[in-house]
Amino acid sequence: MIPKKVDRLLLQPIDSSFFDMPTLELARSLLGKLLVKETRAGITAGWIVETEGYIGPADRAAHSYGNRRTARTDVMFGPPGYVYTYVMHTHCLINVVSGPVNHPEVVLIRALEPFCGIELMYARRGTDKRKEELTNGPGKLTKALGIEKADYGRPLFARPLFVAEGKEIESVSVGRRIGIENSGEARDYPWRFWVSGNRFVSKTRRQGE
DNA sequence: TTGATGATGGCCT
DNA sequence: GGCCATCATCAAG
Repeated sequence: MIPKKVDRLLLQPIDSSFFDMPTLELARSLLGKLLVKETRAGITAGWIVETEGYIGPADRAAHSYGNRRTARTDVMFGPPGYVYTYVMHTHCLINVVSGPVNHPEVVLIRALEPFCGIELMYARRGTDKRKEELTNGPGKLTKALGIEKADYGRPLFARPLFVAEGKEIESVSVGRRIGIENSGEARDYPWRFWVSGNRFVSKTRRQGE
């Protein structure tokens, strides 16, 4: 039963130690957790239903491939549990930094199931379509939650942008990652995870389900 | 400075 | 399925 009003105190940031696990394990563990963003406009949150692991330096699809350290990838080389945002075309994508210091690995959050602040999500997305359209893609969910490139480097275990406990997942599906066709052998790595049968998983290519 | 390149999304046929 | 808007990023010149 979803409460009509979500008490801010109901949503507590997870402990920073949560992020201290291998990247693919974290990608699975994030499924069912809540991603929360608090702004002056209000609170928006959704259950994470789709993730992908990017494991530099050996992963050709990762921005940190070959240990490439630039202004953009810098946060990946720090401790886990911090935000890696970057702009793809006109859209902002959010990743969770994982792995120990100097291991530039991340988990990309690709889709959410809206939990609260749904009216605000509709307003930010500028659409009146079905609820699935709000957050069923990495660029869509950031817009719905008001996540921006400026969130780069923020901890995900403290307000205003954080992970919180959610609900148990019955079954996880595994498959190839999306949109990395030019990444050689890495394009076939089964490093995409999603909640089996969930309606909010991004539509592009559902193989393996 | 400049040009090439996308971990996308929305609209079109 | 195809097309492409639009811009941060990065490496080369």
